[in-house]
Amino acid sequence: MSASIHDVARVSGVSTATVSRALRGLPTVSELTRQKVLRAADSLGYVISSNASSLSTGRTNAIGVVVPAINKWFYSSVLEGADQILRNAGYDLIVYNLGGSEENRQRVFNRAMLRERIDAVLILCRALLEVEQAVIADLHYPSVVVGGRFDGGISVSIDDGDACGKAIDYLAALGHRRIGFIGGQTDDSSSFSVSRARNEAFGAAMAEAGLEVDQAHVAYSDFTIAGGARATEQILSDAGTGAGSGTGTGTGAGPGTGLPSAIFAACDEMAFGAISAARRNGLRVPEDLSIVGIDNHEAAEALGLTTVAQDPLGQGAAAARILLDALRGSEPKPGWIVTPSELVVRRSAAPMSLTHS
Amino acid sequence: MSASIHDVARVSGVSTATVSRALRGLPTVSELTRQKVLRAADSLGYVISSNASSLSTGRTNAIGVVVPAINKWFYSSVLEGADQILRNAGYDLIVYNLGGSEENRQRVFNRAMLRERIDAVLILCRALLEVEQAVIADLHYPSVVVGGRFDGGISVSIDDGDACGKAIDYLAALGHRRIGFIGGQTDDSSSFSVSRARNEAFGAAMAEAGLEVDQAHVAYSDFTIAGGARATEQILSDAGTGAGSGTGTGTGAGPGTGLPSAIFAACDEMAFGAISAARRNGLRVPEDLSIVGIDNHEAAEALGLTTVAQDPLGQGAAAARILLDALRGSEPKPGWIVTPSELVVRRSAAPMSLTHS
DNA sequence: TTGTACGCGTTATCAT
DNA sequence: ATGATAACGCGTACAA
Repeated sequence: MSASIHDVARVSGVSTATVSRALRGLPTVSELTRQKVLRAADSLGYVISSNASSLSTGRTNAIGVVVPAINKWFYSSVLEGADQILRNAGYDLIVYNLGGSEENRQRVFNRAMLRERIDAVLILCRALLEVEQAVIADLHYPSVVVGGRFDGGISVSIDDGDACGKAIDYLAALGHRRIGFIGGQTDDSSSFSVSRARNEAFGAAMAEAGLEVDQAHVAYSDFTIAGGARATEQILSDAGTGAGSGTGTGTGAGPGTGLPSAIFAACDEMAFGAISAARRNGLRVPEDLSIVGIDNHEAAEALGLTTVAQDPLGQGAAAARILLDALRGSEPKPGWIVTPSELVVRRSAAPMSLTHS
Repeated sequence: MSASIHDVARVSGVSTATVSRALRGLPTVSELTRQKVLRAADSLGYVISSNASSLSTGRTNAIGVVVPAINKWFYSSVLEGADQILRNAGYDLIVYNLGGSEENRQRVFNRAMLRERIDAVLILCRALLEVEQAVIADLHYPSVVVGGRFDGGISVSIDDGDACGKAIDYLAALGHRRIGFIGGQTDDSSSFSVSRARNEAFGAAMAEAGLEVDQAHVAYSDFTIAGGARATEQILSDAGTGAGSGTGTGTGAGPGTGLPSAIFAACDEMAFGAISAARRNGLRVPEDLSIVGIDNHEAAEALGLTTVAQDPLGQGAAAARILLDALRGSEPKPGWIVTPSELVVRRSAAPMSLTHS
């Protein structure tokens, strides 16, 4: 179809070996012939066949990225951050979308990732099954996990415990005592799970703040806007005696103990859903219900959401740099790279004294 | 490094040709030997080398996707929609991120896309330079453009004129006459440009509604939250005599004619920024300023944004299907495939009579 | 139904 | 500084 290295060789009057050298900028080519070759290649519209090149060198100049979904703010942001670095280093990005179905997830882990199409892999995950962790460990090329702490290899993420602590401490300082929580369902077959990490971190932070957790104020769903709305509705209907302004009966445990005065969401998307749900139930935010999230999603500012910010772009870039280093021969040590998180105060959480007095 | 087809052949006691046939499910293999081969492949952990395979067949089983940025709601949604279809058809996705710099943009169009790494390409774009359109036309494999009307080939998008009309008609029906607009800057070197299409569509829709456009109520920036905020600030400071409730002096043209009673944003991200900016200027939405967007971004509901919805997931899927058809041999005709848009009424726009009377 | 042998387009080795 | 040639791992005539 298109021109091959032989065509270029013929037109420029040298051997294919010389063409290859000239095009790759190797020093063992005279300036004159290099010019000839470049001109010929240009006039023929020649572009190297990455397949043939890969077959010969063993390198693909491509990096795989495993993502649970592309159209989620966190994942797409990490992707963007990683891509900026990798692109500049001359690598293409191949996206392996786990996309819901278990079947596809298996295909990615058992075949796609091993087809010799990539030189390294970035794994962007909220949870990893044991088998998947084993696959990663057996990979014969570098890998980095982004989004949570993964003790089996190199990982990049915020410290969930720390981030949750910041949110709870803030709410506690505002005077809230009945703090609810909406988080992700934890899949027991995953030993690696951000949902679980944050769920546990919530409990720990509450304990540290000297606050009791009312199970009627806790609900789980998935890390989406709709999920956050569902979980919030559940708390409002389970705990409240109806839609009111939260004139609960006390702070004791058990159902029907009144509404929480604040809800901490395990991610901003869930917090968005919580805001919608609160409004639908006639609750004003923050007058009747304070809400705090994690992420600092791009839409958080417009919504006035108080949240614990993290920097996915930076995490993607950091992970990409580690991969590049590894590809250059350094043998990075397994370990957890903690990236910073920071409380961003906006309008969705208010002092208890001003509102629930 | 890892097992090759020769290893499988040796272990299963047949030739490499038979292994190849068995693994691809060709009918000319006895069931017995197929089983032998599959077992051997399995025990060796054999996975086909996509490079060698591609080199031999000429097909890569990968599809390129050109995107201006990954971490934007619209683009990542189209990506997700396309990926679902392509993945099921056995194709990998290679992402070519144009990512800001002009230099990188050129690299993608002049080299990356031509490296024989992909069988077809999906081009996701808001604007295309003439040279880029030429590159696409010369491609020796199928291509589809998503996001705007591209007369040089096959494209999938909403009808911008129609979508803008729906927004303006709605605002007009609400009684608004001083309707402002925030849109994207138009790059004159692109004959293909969504920004321009929407900017022009705004003017046309206003004319059709019998409304005059006050240039002091129009501002351009980029399609981001920050861009929307900037553009809105500009209108508020240019047109208003200060931050007030819009007790302007009339509907005539010229600067300083008072604030618009409504702003139409060319995309939801800009609308988000407009909401923030309005709030910062002491304007309530919708009491003092009605706002309508285009997209139905995932966060639009939580914000109560009235908007003209489009379905990027569906657009990505539609484009992917066209590509698959083309790869199967059909010769799709160039043309514009219009996908539906629909007004979604929420709380960010209110009747003029209730608010500005 | 199965095996042999060549070709795909590069790179790397070894000469020259 | 350059050329000839053998890999790289697979698909596929063609032959058996």
